Amino acid sequence: MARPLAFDPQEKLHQAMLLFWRQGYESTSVQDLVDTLQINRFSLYNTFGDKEALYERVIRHYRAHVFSHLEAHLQPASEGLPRLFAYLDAVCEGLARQPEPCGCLLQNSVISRNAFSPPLQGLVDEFITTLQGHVLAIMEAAVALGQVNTELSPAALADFVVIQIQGMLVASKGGAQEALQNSVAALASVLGYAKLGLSN
Amino acid sequence: MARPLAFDPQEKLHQAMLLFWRQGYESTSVQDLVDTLQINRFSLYNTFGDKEALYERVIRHYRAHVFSHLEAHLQPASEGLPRLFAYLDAVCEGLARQPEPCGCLLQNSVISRNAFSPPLQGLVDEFITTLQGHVLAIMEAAVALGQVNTELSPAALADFVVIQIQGMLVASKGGAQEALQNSVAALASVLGYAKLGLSN
DNA sequence: CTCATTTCTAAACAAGCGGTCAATTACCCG
DNA sequence: CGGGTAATTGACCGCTTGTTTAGAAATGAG
Repeated sequence: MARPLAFDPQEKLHQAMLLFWRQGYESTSVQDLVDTLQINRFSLYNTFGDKEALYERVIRHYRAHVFSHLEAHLQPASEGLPRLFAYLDAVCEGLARQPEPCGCLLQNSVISRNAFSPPLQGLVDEFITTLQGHVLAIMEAAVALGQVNTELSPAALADFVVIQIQGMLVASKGGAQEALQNSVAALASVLGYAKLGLSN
Repeated sequence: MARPLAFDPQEKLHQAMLLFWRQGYESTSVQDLVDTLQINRFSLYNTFGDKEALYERVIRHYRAHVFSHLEAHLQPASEGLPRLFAYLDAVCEGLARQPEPCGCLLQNSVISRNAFSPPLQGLVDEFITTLQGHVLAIMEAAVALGQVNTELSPAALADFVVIQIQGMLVASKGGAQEALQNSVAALASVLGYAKLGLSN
């Protein structure tokens, strides 16, 4: 064979994710990546392709990261509203876990998507679609189980909750963790769902 | 005196706002501005200063634009919940009015704020603070008037609504106007506020 | 040991960036 | 009708961007 890699690509990918997360796509130069990942310019291109290709891999890495976190918190929950608030708590916890408040890499990407090529743009938009799918399924169950007394359709309720989540994703960028908790608590209250534990 | 300006600075400022709104700060080059505003590069610098100074003026212009729109819709409304939903409707209408769905220039700026100098960053963050102030005042009135029956504090309710609004601001970038309407309708429903007209 | 294969290193590339300049042009006032 | 003043013009600056190249270095197989 030949000379082996002097670094772990997966580790470097993770570091790249953290950098993009903190700085955004456009504010992160290739030089930044070279400095932070501590690998040579050429090695970067050789293993990940160009900047946008790297970003696509970063996005996929992040997505897997986030969704595994969400699903881990979803496991023991039941259907409908309990499931919804397990989901929302997982979102809160995921946003609170990061060292610096950078919001959600994917939601941030949606907003600065002008810079991306159509395929990458599609990948980014896919995230919102998936989110909508999750929430819609949950709200349909909640309505079917009679857990929420409203004249609204499950679709409208799902839109409501998805927009709420998107709001949380961007608000967390300001580091307003308490506002996130309040927001979820308020949603629980107005939906008539009594959460155990932390109520103000 | 001397030679007069061959263009209207206010008009050019407005055009610059539209461009920044559509493309974002970092994705908009000075060349883009020169091409779109149809004024010379040097004239641009001469009248507005450098790119960031121009962006600051754009932000101020946008803010005045938006707040005058909001206040115009707030005029005939009363206090508390009616005022809240007049506010939310104004937000919806403002977002729907734009030819392309670009979201909110200020909220977009909050997310890509890494690129700004501290003073401009402060100006951008100020927007969220103002929003919080508006909503908090409204919710305090609503609670005081007994329009909302919940065990939550006005502050927590305000966090809830502000995050909802932030979600609307970013969701509108995807062009999901119907989702915005649904979201507001759902909020009205769960708050027990009966809106006249468009329900579902 | 030798060679084929692959990574690494550092330098360089063209293109675009934000920002500036001297020279020119157009205007208003006296 | 000049003359002073300020806007305009288009070329130009140094720098950074993303990307590529040719050569040196390091590995495992025969």
